[in-house]
Amino acid sequence: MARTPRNTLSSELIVRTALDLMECKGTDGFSLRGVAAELGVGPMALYTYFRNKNDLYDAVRDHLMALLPAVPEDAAWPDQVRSVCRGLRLLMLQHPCLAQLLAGRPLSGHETARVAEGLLGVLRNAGFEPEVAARTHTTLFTYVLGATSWEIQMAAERRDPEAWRRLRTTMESLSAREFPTVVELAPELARTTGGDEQFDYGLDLLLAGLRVRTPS
Amino acid sequence: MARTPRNTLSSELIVRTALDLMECKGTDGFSLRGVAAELGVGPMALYTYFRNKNDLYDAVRDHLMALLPAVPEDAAWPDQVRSVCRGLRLLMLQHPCLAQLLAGRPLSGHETARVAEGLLGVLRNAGFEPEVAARTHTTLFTYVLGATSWEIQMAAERRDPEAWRRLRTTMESLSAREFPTVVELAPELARTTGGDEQFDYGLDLLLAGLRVRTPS
DNA sequence: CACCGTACTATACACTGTACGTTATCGGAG
DNA sequence: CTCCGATAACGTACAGTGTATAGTACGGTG
Repeated sequence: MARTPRNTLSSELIVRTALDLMECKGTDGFSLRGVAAELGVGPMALYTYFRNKNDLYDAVRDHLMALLPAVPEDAAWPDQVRSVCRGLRLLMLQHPCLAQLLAGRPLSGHETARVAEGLLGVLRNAGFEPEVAARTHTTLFTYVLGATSWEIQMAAERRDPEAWRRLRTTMESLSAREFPTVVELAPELARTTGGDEQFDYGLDLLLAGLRVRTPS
Repeated sequence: MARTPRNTLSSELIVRTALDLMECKGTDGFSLRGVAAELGVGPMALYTYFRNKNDLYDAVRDHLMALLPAVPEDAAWPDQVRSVCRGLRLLMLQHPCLAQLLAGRPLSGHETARVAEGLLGVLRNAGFEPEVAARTHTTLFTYVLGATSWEIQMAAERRDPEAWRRLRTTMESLSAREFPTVVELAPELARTTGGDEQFDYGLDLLLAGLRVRTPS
């Protein structure tokens, strides 16, 4: 029966294969059976290493989070915050599946904690009280998550010609009498669905708001 | 064979049934077959009204967006912005499926455009240039989306005792030497995963940042 | 050598979305 | 009133999915 030898599998290997599959087939096209097939193994073999699909998702997420660089030591805190947020966005853009892995599951895992530690440390060192630091951390994280998820979603839509055409036509069919501002700003809206500038704009708004509350 | 009479179905009815099912079984437990069964009809009957599952999702999203109230006329623009953002969050909390419906698909549909028109109008009337208005709109929308999705996700996690217990234990098993700040702020972090205060904190940061750029 | 835990396999179930071809019903034309 | 064609709903089928359960062969240990 050409049974595969005994210790060919490992969590590491499975996670890497899963990640590869997600990147090339998209999070939707991803399946446990696909990973197993890629590894030349029955679907149930994976259950030796992961209790279910969600556990594998968590492992892949932590695997990706490990790629985030450490916070730069010698910089003013607003620049450190910017650096962390931009880093996370960049990683999400490089690995679009990360958006759904972050949004759909709670934060857990060693590397994920490392990232939180970095940002929280920056805020505490800047002099923010514990509660304000925590609130700010959540705000920044959810902003990055929302903005970048949206950006990725929009980019994907733009790549699918059918969906893109339908979107354009429905946009253009909007009554200029009923929705004058939307129609007027349609080009601007199309331009601001993503990109570095758009991301930094929102980030700078948050930082400007934070500056007002900066502790002495 | 007791075939169901001819015009018992309609887009309206299907959308309402789909929404009911999503609310009580969650977006994951939702299925076309479930909707069809609820209506006492074969699965394929729905395809007369919707080309596929995603089309039905879009219809449900627009159906929900129709529930958003209009922007209050007599108020300063920051309060108008607050009102729109809070309204959207509230709607997402009342209908948790809306989070995934907004995040996973592009914006389209009449009611969705209405909401965008409201917010964009406020910003334009406040004197913001077209590009700034568009950028601000995207920023606000993605903040609300990210913050509220996260809040919903966390609340769901807290409701599942098994998942919640596992989360607590992994949190507590984090080395205080390696992650001092995370461990120190664990209670604050747990408290700031959602709630009106947390949402308003981030929203006020954005508005404070905006005030700096307010046109004369 | 015998043994046992465990890494992997096989089979099976209850689902999913949806493509295809059929049939019965109803509104309108004659 | 009768008839007919469009079409709403049907049944069947397919290629998938995650995973529960039970079985099997291999590797390290006694």
